[in-house]
Amino acid sequence: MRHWLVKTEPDVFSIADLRVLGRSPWDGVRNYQARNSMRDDMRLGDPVLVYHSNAKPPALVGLAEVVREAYPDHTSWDPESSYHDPASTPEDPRWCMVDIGWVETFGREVPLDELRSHADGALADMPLVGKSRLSVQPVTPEQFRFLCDLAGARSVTPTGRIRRRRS
DNA sequence: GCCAACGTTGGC
DNA sequence: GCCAACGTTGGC
Repeated sequence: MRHWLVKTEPDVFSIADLRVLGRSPWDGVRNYQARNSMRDDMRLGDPVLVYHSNAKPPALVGLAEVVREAYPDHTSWDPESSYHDPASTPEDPRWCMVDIGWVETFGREVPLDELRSHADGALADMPLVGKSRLSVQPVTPEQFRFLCDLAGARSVTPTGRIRRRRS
């Protein structure tokens, strides 16, 4: 199991939108490193931290999980889509996506300022939110634990897994 | 394979 | 809206 962080612009798609939908394809990723992470390393059930970029303030806002592993991103060959890439076709898709399921919206957002205040400590090696433009990035188990503690996450076990509730 | 030009991201 | 940092493209 790996841990992840994804960025999204709340004006386009927010944690609140994900909560309403329950789950959603994570489409529109057009960065090779991010694509490779999704395609090669993201697995069902992996916990995913959700970060709002281009927000006031930019912040870590919630937790999700991978509910479907990588498959072709059909928006890439859709001429109507703003994510259209002429180099991608249904026969030879260039981009992929995973589906993400909502788990929790943090009671307390953790603003970028606060994340940065740990840049010399617990978050030292994080491809720092803000410094990196990676829209899908891996997070170490230690960083994940630390970030969940900062946010007061309620849906995570001590070993960094998603806590399932009985229904 | 280098690197300049260009486009995009994302904080401010 | 600005602009710095970064990724991608394409000529050579």
